[in-house]
Amino acid sequence: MTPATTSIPVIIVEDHAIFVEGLCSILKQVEDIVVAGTFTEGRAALEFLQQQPAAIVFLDISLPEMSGIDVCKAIKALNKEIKVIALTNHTEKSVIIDMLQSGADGYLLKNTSRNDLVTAIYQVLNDQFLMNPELQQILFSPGKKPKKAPRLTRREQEILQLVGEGATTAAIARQLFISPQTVETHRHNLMQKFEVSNSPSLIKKAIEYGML
Amino acid sequence: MTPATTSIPVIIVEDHAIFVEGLCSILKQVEDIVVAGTFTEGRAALEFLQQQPAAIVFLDISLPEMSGIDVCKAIKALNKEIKVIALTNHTEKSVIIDMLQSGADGYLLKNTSRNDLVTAIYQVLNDQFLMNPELQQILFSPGKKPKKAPRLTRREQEILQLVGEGATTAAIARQLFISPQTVETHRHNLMQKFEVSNSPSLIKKAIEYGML
DNA sequence: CATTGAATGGGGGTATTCCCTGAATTTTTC
DNA sequence: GAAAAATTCAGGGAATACCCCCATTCAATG
Repeated sequence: MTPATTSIPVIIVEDHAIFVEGLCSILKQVEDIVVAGTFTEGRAALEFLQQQPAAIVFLDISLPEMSGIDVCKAIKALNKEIKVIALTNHTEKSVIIDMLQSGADGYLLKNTSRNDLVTAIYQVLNDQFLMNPELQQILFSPGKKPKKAPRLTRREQEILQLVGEGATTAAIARQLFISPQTVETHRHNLMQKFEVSNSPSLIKKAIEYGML
Repeated sequence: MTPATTSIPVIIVEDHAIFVEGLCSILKQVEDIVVAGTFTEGRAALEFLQQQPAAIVFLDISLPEMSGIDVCKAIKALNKEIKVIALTNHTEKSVIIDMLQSGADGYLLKNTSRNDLVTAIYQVLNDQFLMNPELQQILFSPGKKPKKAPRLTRREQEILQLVGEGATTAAIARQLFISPQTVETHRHNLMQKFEVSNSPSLIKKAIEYGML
């Protein structure tokens, strides 16, 4: 909407060389856009931004060392004016929410088309939030009750782990130097939290939630 | 467009537009290489190859409709001379093995550097097989005996499934119209086959083997 | 046709889990 | 410093799983 003649500095934080190449190649074809820098990890990008601000940051989430979510937080702490667009393959609801809560101005999947990508740039520059339609589906899915994984205490995680390894209550008690009754209490609480009524299904659910 | 006799025709099968762009951009900078076509799914690529062969196919595995593994098989069935390089993010041993058994001449991860990518091309053209070092680690992981999954009978699979769903022996017996003793026999045999001594670890192992 | 594997079933006994109610102590959090 | 959460422990009883032994039937396989 706002055809500015001034160039818009963009930086890319992404550790896949080929993907960076593609992104640059597309951005270079866009008027007003200039790629001011590319970085393979967050720390370097943050240092760069402290020297000279950019208008937009394209940010991957899976990065070596520092997570893209933390990088986003750091960027926003540095300068709220810098627009951050997450560009990643993560489609898990929790990841998306984490990213948006960290202040991201957009969330695109890596399979976004060239056109959508370019449109996205102008949208965020107009203070509009953007996201792939598929993601909105995931995020605001109606009937789907993802039933978030229960939050476990440290002790419960230990016991869960040991149950999964086939240890009996008595064996767990010996190993952790606590009474069998205590172990039973934890097992009982675990089953309640996972809404199951025996150990086999407890283990199954725990694995489904990626907790084993 | 008739390519020069020295030029090496390459095609790309990949559904991520940005990544395709990057790949093209890099390949264009390589002498002798010409990108003869890019496709977002396997079927179209196969049709193209029936018209005019390419020297190298860069092939993603996660594709709409047809899996990259099947595409690879089809390409090799069409013309064994066409070199196929898998270019993907999959690091699961099973996927890698599937791909190589399907005749792939190389397996690269998407985070491969530009240099490695270019070197790879000449390597496969010299009939050398190539793969990221990290992948060799995964594939020939140290001493780990994969311990093949036990072969289960139909009935055992049913009972395993039900145990995973939290059903008790009595409940399973009622559901399958057999005696509880029979169910116990099957459970016992299952535990023996999986080399475990109780149901929680039975479920865990079964899931590890992808049988639940 | 003999052998093997699969599925079925039994008896008896022990081990373990599961359920309920209740409570003391410590750690974390606000 | 009070409130909430986490960790610890107890007794007793019912349900379930686990472990031996064993046997019959049926279908496929050689």
